[in-house]
Amino acid sequence: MSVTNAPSPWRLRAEERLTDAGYRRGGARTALLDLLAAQGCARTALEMEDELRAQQRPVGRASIYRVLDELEQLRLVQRIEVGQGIARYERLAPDHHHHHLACAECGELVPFTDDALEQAIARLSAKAGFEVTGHDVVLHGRCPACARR
Amino acid sequence: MSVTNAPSPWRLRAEERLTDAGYRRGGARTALLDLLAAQGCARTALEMEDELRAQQRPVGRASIYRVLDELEQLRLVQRIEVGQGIARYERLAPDHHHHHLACAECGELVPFTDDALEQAIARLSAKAGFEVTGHDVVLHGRCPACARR
DNA sequence: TTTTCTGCAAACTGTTTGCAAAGGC
DNA sequence: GCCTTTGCAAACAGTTTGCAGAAAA
Repeated sequence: MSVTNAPSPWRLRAEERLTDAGYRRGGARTALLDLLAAQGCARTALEMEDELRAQQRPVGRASIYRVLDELEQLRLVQRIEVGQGIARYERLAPDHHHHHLACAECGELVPFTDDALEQAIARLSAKAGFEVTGHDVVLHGRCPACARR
Repeated sequence: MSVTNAPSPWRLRAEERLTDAGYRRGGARTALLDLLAAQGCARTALEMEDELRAQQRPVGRASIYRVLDELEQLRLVQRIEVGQGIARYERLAPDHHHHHLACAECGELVPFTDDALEQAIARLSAKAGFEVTGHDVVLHGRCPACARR
């Protein structure tokens, strides 16, 4: 049985952009692209290392950081920080844009989207003196499970 | 000559809340409160250490982290992360609420406020399943100086 | 005089870097 | 065959922790 689904638009774009930028194909990079394409919400580099090892596709830690860094430069992934000083990464795609609710107690991360928010940010980005290339919003609080305790 | 201005409302509230929580007064805590009360925008713990040393009021690094942590618990300071994996802290007060534009190249941090943004977030916070206690927004990009290069 | 606060140094943890071997083109 | 990519181990940087002495109440 095959575990490979048809490559997602993000996955295809990633492959293309990497080639255009002069990168070669490598095992570590491919494994990470597969993981990122399938993953639902932002993960840490160390979580990815564990997942890849669990999938019998172990990738060196340094390679994970290096590849994530390249992908960030090429705007294929977004790096976010939700408060514990640990970087998290998720793919950057028009159909995947969202923000996060972060539980301060258990660390749970819940994605959400909101048009009014995006509009406010778009307006702001246009009038800011900066050349704005991205943004992120984090709502901090307690998830229902932790609030009940 | 005295360098001490009249204590700000934030400073007074901090003092009161610390006492209520059962904390004693100590040199390190006082020095940090003075610094935070005077500081314009979010700083890192290490920057604060340097500034305190420059002011001839050196404070141990561990104490800086410990005090900042207490102040965060008491909601007297807000901890933010703008992308380099380093925590920054600034006082939390109604008249000091703002968000940040962060330059990816030089690291410059520029504060801004926006009503439409706050309204969108307020609406979101109310309808989110979470008990939302705070939020932060970071616009990433390049500052005018770096964009010119 | 009791308890908290502080500073120092060591430990930790996530991230980065140097280098030699493996792998793509 | 040349040059990139990879993994390993060591180095790093920010943060946390243990502990003994100083300071507050």
